[in-house]
Amino acid sequence: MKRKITLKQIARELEVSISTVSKALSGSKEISEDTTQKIQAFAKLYNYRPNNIALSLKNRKTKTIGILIPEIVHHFFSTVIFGIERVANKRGYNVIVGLSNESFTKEIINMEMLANGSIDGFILSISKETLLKQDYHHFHATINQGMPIVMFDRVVSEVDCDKVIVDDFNGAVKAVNMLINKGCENIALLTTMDYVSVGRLRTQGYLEALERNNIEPNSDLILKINDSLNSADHLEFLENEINKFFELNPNIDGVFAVNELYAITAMKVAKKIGLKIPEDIQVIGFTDGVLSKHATPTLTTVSQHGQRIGEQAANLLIDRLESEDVEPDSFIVNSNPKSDFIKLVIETEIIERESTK
Amino acid sequence: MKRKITLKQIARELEVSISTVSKALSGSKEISEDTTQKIQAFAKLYNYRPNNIALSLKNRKTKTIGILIPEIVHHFFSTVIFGIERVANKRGYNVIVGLSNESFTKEIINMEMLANGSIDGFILSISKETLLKQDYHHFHATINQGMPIVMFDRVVSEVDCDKVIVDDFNGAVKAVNMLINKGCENIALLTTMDYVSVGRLRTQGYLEALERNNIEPNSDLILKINDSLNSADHLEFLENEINKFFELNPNIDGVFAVNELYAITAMKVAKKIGLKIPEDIQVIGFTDGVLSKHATPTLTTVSQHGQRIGEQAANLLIDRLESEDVEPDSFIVNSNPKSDFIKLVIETEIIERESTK
DNA sequence: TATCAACACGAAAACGTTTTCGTTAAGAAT
DNA sequence: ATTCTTAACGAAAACGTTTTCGTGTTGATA
Repeated sequence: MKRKITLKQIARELEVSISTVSKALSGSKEISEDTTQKIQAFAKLYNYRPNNIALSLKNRKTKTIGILIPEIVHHFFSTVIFGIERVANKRGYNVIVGLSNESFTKEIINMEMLANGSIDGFILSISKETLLKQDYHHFHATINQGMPIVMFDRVVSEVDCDKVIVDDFNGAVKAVNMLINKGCENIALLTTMDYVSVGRLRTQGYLEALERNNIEPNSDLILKINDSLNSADHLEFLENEINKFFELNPNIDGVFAVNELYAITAMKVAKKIGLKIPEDIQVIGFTDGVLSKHATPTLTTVSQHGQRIGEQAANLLIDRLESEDVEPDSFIVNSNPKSDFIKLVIETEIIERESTK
Repeated sequence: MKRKITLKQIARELEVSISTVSKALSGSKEISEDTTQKIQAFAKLYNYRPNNIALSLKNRKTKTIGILIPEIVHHFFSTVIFGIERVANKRGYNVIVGLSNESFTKEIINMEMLANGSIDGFILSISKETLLKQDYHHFHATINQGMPIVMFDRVVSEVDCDKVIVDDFNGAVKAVNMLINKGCENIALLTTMDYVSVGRLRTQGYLEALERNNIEPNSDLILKINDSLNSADHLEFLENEINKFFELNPNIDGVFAVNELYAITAMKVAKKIGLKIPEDIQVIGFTDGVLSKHATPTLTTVSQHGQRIGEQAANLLIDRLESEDVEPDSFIVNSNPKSDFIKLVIETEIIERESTK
């Protein structure tokens, strides 16, 4: 039950000063070979490791980055975290995660907890409630305090910071295009209420693809689903909605869904009412998660490359953190005050499986 | 771009001492009402928040707990993290996560990074490689340094610490019992190589249930699958294995799988070779994840309550952390040196869905 | 008028580092 | 014999807190 050993204890034990110990351990040539060897041996014996907290306080940087996401029990966010952790670890950083649970208040509380010295910068995706309220003062506040933020996936133009986003628009265009090329003539869109930007963009992509192919969009074929209730009975509600939708529009021969769950559920409903996939109806979903790979039939999806998003976001943040070290030296004060920020667009990729011909 | 304000700055600005500011902000009655008001107003105006790192250094505790898990892109672990984060947050703690990726070395590296002052205690699940090597020195080392560990799910009797485990054995017994009660006479077991304790326990539960019902176990009906390759082609391999297995044993009318993926794949293969679920063959899987809820037919599963596991683990750890504060005062030195540790067993629950009658 | 308590505040240590700037002694140079 | 390097080390500040222990002033008491 021995506590971790400190420089002071080594110093006392070896009857030298703390400074000597510190220098010896870092291999400074200010210290004679004899004492250096003695100190290093002693330190190794007692498995000395510098205390991170003390280092953080001294260096005014913690070498850890804060992740703030709406939920963690979610395949996409898990993969993003995985990507972040990968490069963070490789570059000597730790990650500390906070969950907003889609709540505005929890988002703020979490940011305040972490912003008080615990981390060097944020990687985050905005909660739904915040997007609804359109209140971004907490982001501005932390940025103003000199703490960089990188946003991913759910971003917002009102905040000036680095961003990594999925090319939702073109992803949707590609998907719907594929359905058209595979012979679909009446393509339905399963989407959400569009206060979340990604949903809106995917909807726009759907419309754009139709227009490029000179197909008149038919509002009957667009089903906007209220996703505010995220509970267990949501699933039943969803099935009913889609069921009604399919019965009202028997001519549908293609479905583009803005997320995996909607796509899977559409397939389930379609099978239930006797439609064959992909013969009678083809389905493509956004987001390539576990469900898509294991559904029957397996689902053709638009992959967002969550891991790559995480990796890029982490690189962006760390690059900025480590360039800041030099900034005070530089003469360029506020050159390009805004356009300085990078917006990375990660291309989507269509993964063809059995739900399309 | 103003940095966060500190006590020192407030003190200088208001021409008082740092101690006065500190006391005023904590509402000490040592300070006159006048100055207290003035200082608090100023602090509020500049949005003063004490620096967490400095507090950590002073108090020798960080109020953050380290989570170390084999992988994060995994429904079960996500739910556990969710549970941990929930109670951690409620009790004023942050969580910092490390991933071992099932690697012994990464597990050690991560532990060393975090153990040097960054966290107050660990919640972890052991990596497969560590379980294979049976080398637990790093756990012993951190515990010896006075840092408590709570293990969950993948635990090991060689390490003395608090543990939270799933009742794998009884969960399996319950599942197989249910299959028997629902009329299955030839129940197959789909399991892994058994160096991971949970797999072994589930296998034992399967055997126990058979014995209790006076059914002679048939080794032909047990398929041990090599899960060392976790890559993309693993899925195809899995399907082939199960396919061969089913063709060799056409009498199988029930399947108990030790994880969700095996169960889902078994259903897929069964359907492919023309078996009706649950009429011809009933299936139960361990682990209640997303796949189970959305498969067709939906899968009856043994739920492990990942969230509850996380919550209990977090409570256990925090309880221990906060009781340690008092320990030095207590006269009971090393009373019950070993049996002091708690082993919580979380009961499983069978969630009946369409894959059983 | 000398003593005393109460009040209001400041100085300093401590947490564990790193780093700058002395300081001492020995030997070389003048 | 005096000055000057150089080698080898120590003292102290700094990061931002909290807390213990003074200390000076005031008004009341003896």
